[in-house]
Amino acid sequence: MNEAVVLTPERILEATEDVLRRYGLTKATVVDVARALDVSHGSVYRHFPSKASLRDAVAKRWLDRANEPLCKIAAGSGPAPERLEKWLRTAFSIKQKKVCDDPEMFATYLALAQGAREVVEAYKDKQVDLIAKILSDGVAQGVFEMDDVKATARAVFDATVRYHHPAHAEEWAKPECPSRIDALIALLLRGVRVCKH
Amino acid sequence: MNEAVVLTPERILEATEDVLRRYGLTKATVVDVARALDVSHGSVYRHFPSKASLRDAVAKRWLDRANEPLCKIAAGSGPAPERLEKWLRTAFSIKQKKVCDDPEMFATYLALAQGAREVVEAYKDKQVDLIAKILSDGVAQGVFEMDDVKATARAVFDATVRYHHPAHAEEWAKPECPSRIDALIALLLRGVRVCKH
DNA sequence: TCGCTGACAGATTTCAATATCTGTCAGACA
DNA sequence: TGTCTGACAGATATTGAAATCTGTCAGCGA
Repeated sequence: MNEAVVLTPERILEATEDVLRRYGLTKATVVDVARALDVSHGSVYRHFPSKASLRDAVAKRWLDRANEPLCKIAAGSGPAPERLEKWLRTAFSIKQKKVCDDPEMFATYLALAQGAREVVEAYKDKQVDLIAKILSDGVAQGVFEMDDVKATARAVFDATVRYHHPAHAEEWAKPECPSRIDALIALLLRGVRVCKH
Repeated sequence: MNEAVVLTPERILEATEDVLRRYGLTKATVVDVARALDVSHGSVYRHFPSKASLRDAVAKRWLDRANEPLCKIAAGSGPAPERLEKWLRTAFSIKQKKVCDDPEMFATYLALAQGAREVVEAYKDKQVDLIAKILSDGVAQGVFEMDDVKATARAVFDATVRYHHPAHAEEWAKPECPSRIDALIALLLRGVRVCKH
């Protein structure tokens, strides 16, 4: 038995991502995936119980990859305000880059986000936890001040939907966008900082 | 000539709103509107150059009506922080009420908002101006403090998209929504207030 | 035994023929 | 004269039959 042609979930995910990229979410079928792997489509169902689960698994991989730099920033050290700003700007630019470079995958993600799929909910929760990490670091450093770190992290996340939710992606290319982001970040930072004297 | 049956733009708008409510944006046609008014569809084109302009005019009326209470709050007097909070909460509850009571019109508005139509852009600009009015009142009262009132107003507007953009309407019914709104408003108010001593 | 195939039922999508709609305009009618 | 009609061309939407897809499973071959 040739090791290279064993059908693994990993190989299926790889092929599915290719197929999604090539055909787009609406056109891609499980049959296409099977054809790309040169197996019957029944075999794919041996590893993933449904097309939806396959789609979700691909999205999860994609989101986890996109999330990695943000985890690094949250886990890092240094002054919390700078890290929060960096985190937000990185989050925005990752999304913005994706929408340009990988539009079909982004459309997939948009469809998922609008369907309020579990994968996306989990991903959002993870994002909020990362923000909370930075905020609590800031509190420990004496530069931030707030009643409820978790709730404030959610609020920061909510306040920035416009720049990370794919439903607003068309707006990201507009020329006034960077200055609006600047104003928003400034407002949010002011909202969490301790009062200066 | 009977005054009651003269075909005016106003009557056409009235009928169009009814038709939109009854059939929804995707199904409603100019022929339906003409039928409701018992005239030929050609007559409608005498008052509105296209179906899109008719749709936009209806949306404008609808938006203006929805906007009225917000204008009152912005134009009023009293402490700016309370007014800002009231303004935001009113804006959210108007939208929330509309999505329940008038779902077809709301779907129309969603389609318009996603098409980035001019009416909606104008409406958003108006909203930002109202926020700016409250913010500059607050600065005059010595309770708010910011570099650029207009930019901050935009930032407040942007920060609250999640609760006024129709793309997020499904989220508004969730049980955790009110507490998330509370946290967001608290964060934004902290962001514009002068530092306490 | 274990992983894969291929045929199958029911659901969904495609496609092309048909019907309806949008926007225009010459002419009726008051 | 000014308002409205109704017929029209081209664009768009609907429809139903045929094709394809999803998900299952009995059985094949290693």
